[in-house]
Amino acid sequence: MNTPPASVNPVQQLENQLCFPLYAASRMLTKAYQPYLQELDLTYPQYLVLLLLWEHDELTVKALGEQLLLDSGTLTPLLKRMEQKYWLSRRRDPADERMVLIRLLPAGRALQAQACHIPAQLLEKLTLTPTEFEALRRQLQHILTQLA
Amino acid sequence: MNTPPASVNPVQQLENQLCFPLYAASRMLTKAYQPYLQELDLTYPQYLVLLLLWEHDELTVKALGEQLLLDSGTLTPLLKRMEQKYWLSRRRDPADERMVLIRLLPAGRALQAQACHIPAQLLEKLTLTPTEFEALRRQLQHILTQLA
DNA sequence: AATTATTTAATTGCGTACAATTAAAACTTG
DNA sequence: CAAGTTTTAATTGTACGCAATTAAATAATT
Repeated sequence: MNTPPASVNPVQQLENQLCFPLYAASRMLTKAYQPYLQELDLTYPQYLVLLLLWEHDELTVKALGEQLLLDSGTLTPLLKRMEQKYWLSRRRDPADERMVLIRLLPAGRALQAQACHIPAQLLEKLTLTPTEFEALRRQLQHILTQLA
Repeated sequence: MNTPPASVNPVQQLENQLCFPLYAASRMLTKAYQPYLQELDLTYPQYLVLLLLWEHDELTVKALGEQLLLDSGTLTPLLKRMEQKYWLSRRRDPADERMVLIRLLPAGRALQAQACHIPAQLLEKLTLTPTEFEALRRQLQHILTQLA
């Protein structure tokens, strides 16, 4: 009665889209990280930055942006907040003053040990078999390749 | 040399996580909607609200929030912006003044026809077979069920 | 070498997200 | 029915996310 039949277009229904489950699942997964990250005074994107720095110790803003698919408009203020907490340092590359080098500091390194159990704890909440996990990761990677 | 071997924990590598591909794919997909939504002066979450209103014509803020997994802190200002564009109206339910009824207005209904080709165009960009599409949607739904 | 083009971050402005609090209305219960 | 509880939105404050612009440094080209 509210909705004339002609207007119910199946492809326009929320549940038939891919976009909404992706959008919602992403937010819910981020929220699921919250209790663990909160203990470390970290936000989720800050955690992603640390994942990269734990691997590489020093990266340019550009390199971080390429890996995380984020631009300086997002990264610059985020990195400044992380700098204020002494997790990392920001300085211009002397060899090329355009670039800013982000270097992991001891306090940032110290977070690694505290965070090392987070992935397993999250994985547990998802109740995915290793096969499902891999399939999902592969599909998401495919989407990323198509869109990025 | 920058990274001592002991510190390279495979589960802490970005590419081995599920979280990052999900987070990035969601953002990239939203960005892929942008050119289409921009023509309609819509943002992505506003489009999601309209998807629901096109189906139901009138919904409470609470119902919208339950479907979209968003709270009033996000929805209230978003809906006010949509109200300013005469796409919807906001009014208290006379029968229960706690609730706010969101009703689709003609201008909001008019957007439906203009938006009806968006899902197919996006789907094309993803180059997923129907089987893959369904599998992915099911997996994301599983995650949502586990986390929401 | 001087001019132009490109690269890199920072800045600005807007719109989400979301935790936490507030406030009003409706419900429950003694 | 009065007091306390619950429900619903709104508000407040912080942190992204991103388009668009700006500014500085470097590279490329004449």
